[in-house]
Amino acid sequence: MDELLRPLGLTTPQYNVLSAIEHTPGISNASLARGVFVTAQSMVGLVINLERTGLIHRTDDPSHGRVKRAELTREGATVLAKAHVLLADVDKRMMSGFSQNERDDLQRSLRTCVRNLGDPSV
Amino acid sequence: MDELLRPLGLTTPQYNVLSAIEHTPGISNASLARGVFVTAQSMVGLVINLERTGLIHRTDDPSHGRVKRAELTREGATVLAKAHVLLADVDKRMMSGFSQNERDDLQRSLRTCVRNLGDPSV
DNA sequence: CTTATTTCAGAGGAACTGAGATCC
DNA sequence: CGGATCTCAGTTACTCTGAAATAA
Repeated sequence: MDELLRPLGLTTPQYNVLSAIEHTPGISNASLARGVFVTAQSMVGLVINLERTGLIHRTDDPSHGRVKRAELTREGATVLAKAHVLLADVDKRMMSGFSQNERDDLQRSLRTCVRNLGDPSV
Repeated sequence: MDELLRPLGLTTPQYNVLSAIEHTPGISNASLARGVFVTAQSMVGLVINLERTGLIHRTDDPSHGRVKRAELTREGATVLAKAHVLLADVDKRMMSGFSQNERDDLQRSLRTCVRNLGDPSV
């Protein structure tokens, strides 16, 4: 992922953050941090970099004085779309030769692994 | 892995390097770098930290003037053994509920994935 | 001469702990 | 007051590129 994303100027953690914002526009810094299992302080650094490069912007939440809502900029959405395509190509290569049944079995097994490790959200 | 290894004073990259040295005692810096897909310059930093904390030591290779042979110290082997145990516990938790057939299928599928991505060594 | 190995120097992104301010 | 959120300050480990010295 690092190798593929570098030409786009993205790191793997940045890709994960952008994907989380895409999934939940207006997400708070604290929620982003919990979602990728880092501290809120670490997330601040990531978010600052993404704001500086213009891929996201943040606005004050009108109903919660302290919360900042993160959203993708036009450019952020464009870059993220390119990243998705690059990574999908790798997925396709990685899964070549698998039957549909084998794909399903693998996905189900991995999902069970993640649940066993304590994440109920998958 | 980060969370589990931190109490031992190890990072995940450091664990990987120690494991590689355990697997191939006397391995060179360049080989270590290739094995975990980082540059030789990055590996220098890792090795310096592991030497500083006394987990590895390096000696000149008698037959190749420029090569440095890395080996675990007594303490390095002890710490690594503890790390293996901690990580094995996680593996056990992650795989709970899997039948032997399901384990075998999962391992075979993942091995195929890695080969598909270009690593012939698995 | 070419290639491989090691290493220094400089840079950047990412993670942590500690501490504090703000808001509900 | 308690709990959640955001952020600053400082530190550390990791990784990169560029450059260079040494050895096979």
